[in-house]
Formats: sequence, C-alpha cells, structure tokens
Amino acid sequence: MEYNFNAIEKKWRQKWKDEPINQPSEDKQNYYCLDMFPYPSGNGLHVGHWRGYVLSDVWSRYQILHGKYVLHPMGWDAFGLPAENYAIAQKMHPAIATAENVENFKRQLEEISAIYDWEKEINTTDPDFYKWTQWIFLKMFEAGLAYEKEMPINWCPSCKTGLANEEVKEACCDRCGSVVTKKNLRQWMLKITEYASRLLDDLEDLDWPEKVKKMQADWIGKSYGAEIDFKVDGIDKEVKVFTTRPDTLYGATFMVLAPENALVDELVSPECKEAVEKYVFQSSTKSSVDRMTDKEKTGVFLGRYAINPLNGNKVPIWIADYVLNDYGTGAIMCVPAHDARDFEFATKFNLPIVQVIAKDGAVQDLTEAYTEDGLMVNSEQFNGVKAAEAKTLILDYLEQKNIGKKTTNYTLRDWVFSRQRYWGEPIPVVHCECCGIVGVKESDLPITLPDVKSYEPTGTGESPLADISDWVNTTCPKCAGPAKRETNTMPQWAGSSWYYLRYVDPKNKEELVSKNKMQEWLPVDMYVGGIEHAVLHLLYARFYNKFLYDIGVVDFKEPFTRLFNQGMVTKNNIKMSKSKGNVVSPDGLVEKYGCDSLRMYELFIGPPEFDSEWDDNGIDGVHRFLNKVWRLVTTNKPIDATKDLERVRHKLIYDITVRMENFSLNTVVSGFMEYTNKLVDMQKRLGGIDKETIDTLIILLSPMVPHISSELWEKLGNTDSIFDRVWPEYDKEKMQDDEIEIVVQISGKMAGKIKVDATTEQDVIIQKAKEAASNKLKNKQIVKEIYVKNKLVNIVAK
RNA sequence: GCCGACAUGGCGGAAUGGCAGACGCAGCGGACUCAAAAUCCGCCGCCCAUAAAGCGUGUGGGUUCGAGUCCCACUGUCGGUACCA
Repeated sequence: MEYNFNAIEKKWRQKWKDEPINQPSEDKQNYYCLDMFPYPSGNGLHVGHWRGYVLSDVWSRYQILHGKYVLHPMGWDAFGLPAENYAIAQKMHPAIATAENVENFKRQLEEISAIYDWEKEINTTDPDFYKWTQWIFLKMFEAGLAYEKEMPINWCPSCKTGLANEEVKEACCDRCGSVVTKKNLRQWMLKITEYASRLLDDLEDLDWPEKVKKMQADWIGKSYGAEIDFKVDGIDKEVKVFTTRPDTLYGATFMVLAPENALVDELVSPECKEAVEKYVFQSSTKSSVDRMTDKEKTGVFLGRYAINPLNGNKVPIWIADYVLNDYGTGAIMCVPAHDARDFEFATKFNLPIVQVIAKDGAVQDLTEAYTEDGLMVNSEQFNGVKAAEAKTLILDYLEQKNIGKKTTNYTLRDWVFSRQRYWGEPIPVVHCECCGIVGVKESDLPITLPDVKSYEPTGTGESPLADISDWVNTTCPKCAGPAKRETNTMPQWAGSSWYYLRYVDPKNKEELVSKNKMQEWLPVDMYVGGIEHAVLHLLYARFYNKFLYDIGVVDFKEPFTRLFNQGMVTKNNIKMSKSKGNVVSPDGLVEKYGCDSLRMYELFIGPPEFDSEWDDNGIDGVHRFLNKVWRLVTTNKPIDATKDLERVRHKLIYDITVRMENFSLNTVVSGFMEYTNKLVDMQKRLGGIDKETIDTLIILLSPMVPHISSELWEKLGNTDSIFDRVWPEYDKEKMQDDEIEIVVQISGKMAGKIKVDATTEQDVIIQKAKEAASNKLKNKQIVKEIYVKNKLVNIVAK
C-alpha cells in the first residue's frame, strides 16, 4: 500500500499553520538561520532554489530538535535591473510585476513546508524598508564615505543608454547589437576601501568555508610595495608607479600606462597622437575580462621617455590595456626579465630585457621571465645582495633620496553605488545652488519613488527620474532655496547589504532595529546561500555591518557567524535558467511525489556544497524509500529490544548525527536507506522491531521529511508534536560489535579477510592473518608486519 | 589573465592514507499476478566462453608498507571577475 502523501501533507501543513511547531519558551536559546533572500523573477522557483531552502529548513528543524527557538525568515530582494527589464518587456510597471512575482514565489515556497515566519516577511521595495536603506546612505554621506566621481560606464551609442556588464555581449549591446563604448558619467561612490584592512583582518575568526575567506582575502588583495616617481625626459612631468618589486628597479626598461590614465593626454607626443587615440578608443570598447584574457599583448608607444631614477637610463613610455587604471597608480614600471607579462610585451615589441636577479649571481640567456629567488646583478652597489634583502635596501634608499615611498596597496576598489535607472532606492540627497550637495532631512525619509509614465532609459544617460520636474525640483534642507533632487538610484546590493538586521524587527517605525531585538537575535547564526555570492554580496554586507557598528547601530563586528554555500543545480551540466531552457519546476514533482519526497531528493542528489546534475528519474528512489519506511512502521509489531537492535539503534544515531553536523546531507539520506534496509531485514528475522528504535528512526527523519514523520509519530499513539522531542543521543560503547573483520594485505595488496573476536590480541590477529594468507606467502621472506587496529594487517614480503 | 573549486561505472554519487564503486537511478534475469501496478529475490567497472589472473578513480611524475585521498607538473569543466545578484 502506497502511503497517501497528498492527504498527509495537506493535513499537517494546516496543523502547523494553526499551531506553529517553533514556539518560544524561557528555557530555549534563540537561533537565527537565514537564507539569502531571492530576487522574485517572473520565471518562478525552480528545483535549484529549492535546494538551498530545503537545506536551511532541515538545519532549522534540526536546531528545534536541539531545543532552540529558531528565526527562519523569508523576504524579497526585489529592486534592480532584472526586475526593471522584466517589467519593460512585459509592458507593465515594475511595482506591479514585482508584486505578481512575489505572490507566485510565495505560493511556490509554501509547497516546501519550511518553517518561515511570514509575519516577518520583508521586501526591499517597500518604502517602510527602503526608508532605512536610505537612512544608512545618509549616515555614510555624513561620515564622508559617500562621494561623487566621474566614472566610465558601458554606453550604447545607438540606444543612448548606459548598460550593465550583463547587457554587453561580446562588446556589443545585448538589445541592439551596436558596438558598446565607454562614457564618463557622474557617479556616487562608497569608500569601501577605507574598511579594507578591517574586512581582511576580521576574516580570520569567522566560521566560514576556507575557500570563501581565501577568495575575499584575494579580492581585497593587500600587497606591500612602493610608489616610485619617474621623471619624464624633456618635459616637467612625473609618472608615479606602484610596484611590489622595488628590488627589480634596475631592470625597469620601459613603462606602461593604462590607456585611461589621465597622464596619457599630457604625455603623448604630437607624432604619436593619432595612433594613441585610436588605441585608447579600441580598448574602451573592451570589457575588463576581455582585456585580461586577450591572448596577445597589445600597446602603442607614447613617443616619450622617462628616466629610471636609479641608473638614469631613458626608458620608453607605452600604453597597453593589460594595465588597469583603477589598480595602483594606473601605471607600472616594466621589468621584462622578471615578470611574465612584461617579458611577453618586451619580446613582442623588441624592448630591452635586463636581468637584475640571477641564480647564484650568474646572468643567463633568458627565454622566459626569471621569477625565482637569487642574487642581485646589474644593480650597481646592490650587486651580490640577496634579492629579498635588496628589496628593503632599495626601498630605504628611495625614501632617503625622496623618489619613492613604501605603500600598502589594495586590489579592492571603491564601490560604484549609483545607477541611472528607475527601479531602485532614490539616493536621498539634493543639489543646491548655494550649499552644494546636501543630505535630505531624516524626518523626510523615505524619499519615495514617484510614479512615472515611462521608466525606460531616457536616452540622455540620466535616470528616468530626471524627467519628472515636479519631483526633481525641491527646496534645500539647509538654506530652503531651490534645489534639485538626486535622480540616480541605488544598486540592488543596497537592500541586500543590511536586510538580515530588519527581519528581527521588521515593523519598527522608529529605528532600523531596536537594541533589544538586536541583542536577542543577532548576529546571524547560520547563513545559507549560493557560492556565487562568495565575494561581492558577502563583502558588501560585511562592510555595511562594520559601518553600522561604528555608528552604534549594532554591537557586533561581523554579521554572519557561520556560512554555508550550496552548489548549483544544473541540467545538462549548465546552471538552470529560463534563457537556457533547462528549468525544472518543483510544482509537478510535488504533485506527483509529494513535498517530503522532493525535499529528500533535493538533498540526495549530491554533496550540498557542490554543483549537482538534476535527473527527474532519481526521485523514484527516495519515494520508494519513504514507502518502505511507512510499511516498516505501520506493519511493525514491537518486540523487546535485543542487543543487536540496540547496537543498530546507536550506530544509526551516530552515523546520522555525525553526517548532519558535517552538513553531509546526501550521505544522511543514504544512511537512512541503509539502516532502513537493515531494519526491514531484522523485522523479518525477529518478527518485529523494538519501540525505541522505531521512535528514534522517525525523530531522526523528521527534519528532512516532516509530514510523513509527524503522521507516523501520531499513528504510534503519540499526542505531542514530534518537534517537541529532542534529538536522540548515542553511546559509542553500545555500538561495539562482538566480532570484527580484519582485511589481510600482502605488500599492500588485498589478499583476503579474517573474522576475529573483538577482544583478540594483536599478536594473535597477525598470526591468524599469516595463516589465512599462507598460500601467497610461500617462498617469500617477511620484511615487515603492519597492524591497523580493528582494520587490517599488511604483511610486507619479498 | 587573476581568484576559487571540481574530475570515480551507462547516470547521480560513496570511501578519518587502509576491501574502490556504499546508497540510489537506469538496465538485465526471476518470483508473485489471468494480466498490470506495487512489492520481493538475484545480476550489474573493464578484459573474459567461464573462472582465475590481470587492468581500473582525467594525464604524467613523486612520497608511502599501502594513494581516489598527500605533493609536483599538466589537461579539461564550472563559479566569480566589481553595473546580474
């Protein structure tokens, strides 16, 4: 008989609505388990979304069984480019499209039966929410962390609009196919670089995957080096470079500036001007990724020379797009003998290569850059010194002569925080003719998005808000004179950088979050989300948190104590997305197999931290398994526990608990299958299973498959909720087998197995192993005997 | 390019340095059935008539009594690369 999952799941879902299983009480500790909230796209949820949400829900229920009161909220990251583009495509207002999508998402999310507390639902596009997004910006502005700057953006000359990198495909506009160029526009920036060292240092104590910490550390990219001034030959100019290798300064035989470097115009010689301008334009059409990945180095000579400050040599100045304007000073000194990229460039353009570090001080014919350690050569008074020492010596010398100074440099750049778009939080400042840029009054927040006839890009590069003169024209909060509102909006990141704080106090009108609630719940105990957010979102959220710490809003330095990144669900080995046409919807699967089966299958498809390939067929396996559990329990006639049954029970608890703690949920599922098979077998043999073992199995199953577990729990005559029980404990001693199996190896090769009593002494076991393998040991001399306790004997023989 | 990861049967995957392929899907054979579904039993890496033997965890080296696992060098795939989030 198949169990009736439809009726059971409907019944329990209703029951949990009436009487939530997750209730506060005085003796319970709070636990905050958070999902990265979704962007409610028009395509609805797919089985890839489910994976993360099931994972966090299983973890939340697991905490409930450990006596915790769990906060497990859900909300919507609904501002941003995709929502706006979807709305434009559907020819409807983004607010209406978003509301519809949210409704659909919510309906689909209910099918998961997660313990979401919908009372705490938030939406980044809700003025009551974005009031605080704007408030934070205002505080950053007051603190001098928000500033304006001209920055290049992708520009489609045909659509006359700025484009996101996402909208640029192979250097062409995704909408019309024209070649995309760069255009300088006034942008709002956030000084995240001011927090660089704290963002780096505080990584250390986080209980996060090491790979994510590493990625963030590399992204911040702290490096020690020097800024060195090169005088330009013949004119009164200097070029400042940043280098991590001041020790190689004698080998600097040319310089390269980024094509966007402001000095290019000042330095270029008249005869080279045309070629340089052409090159600058060409590189402006390339994306930064393309610039990095281009196989062949390109560049042009500026027609000007600089003076190497140590040896006085004239070195040519070039521009090339492998140098980035926003890292260091946007200019480098090139030492082809000791840097692979410089070597390639020098070889291609026939520039001199001078070795200044050599193994044992012996100059070689270089066929590639020499990046090993060695002794200094061709470096005047530093010759013969170890390169590592020369680094310090040369640095000191440069500082003494006032031509360079020690610097710490970060790869991290300030954050471009404005968008020339409609669907985002208005930036809460005004531009006043007398007072300049002035933040709006706190009491005027939120600055709401006005209704607008056309929310499509304007064609001027400005936000559509710029066209609404009623809204734009306002008065200055400082002098009450005429002023114009800022028409740029914030990026989607703005809301997602602090939303985790708001869930604990979502309806507070007075404060972003009350002190009480903050101390009760925060920081987040467990944060679950996709690995694709390893750097940007998680770094931005950490930055926001640190700022809010500095102004006293929160009293903790890091927002997410523990982090788990789940892998993607792929179909045909590519990420599920509507544009790829490989989306699998959970709706039909829930109907056919039930929520419990789908929940369990989502976990079974593979290790949660890695990508897994989706296969609809596989769900049959877990569905059969749940039927098997149903039969095992409903047909069971309890017997008294035997030693064997007790042993199986403790092993079961042990295996499931250890795997849960390691987040190895796919092997938790396979563990359940193995033990259930074993129990079915024992049930046949013994006539039944003892009550405690059956109870244990159901409690252990309940976080993953809450409906069927609750139903079986009730069928067994229990009147309390299974989630009021505690996670069972194991006793290692009671897991011990009487007889153990020992593997016998000859010189590391499998040669058989022996069974011995668990109490057998080592010598006896080795003796027995030799007897068992006597055939293979004939005519051989035993060199060594290795015994691994309770596991194997390896006899090394010649 | 840079940063991070991954690579094991037909497929998803399992394996604290110790029996490679647990568990499941698909497939094959059988039981039950008038039949089907459900269920149950058996087989299921390659080579091979069968067995034994041999081979086998992307490629090439190394460390070790013993390597899927550790080290070095490659190849391929995926994620991120700052305006998708």
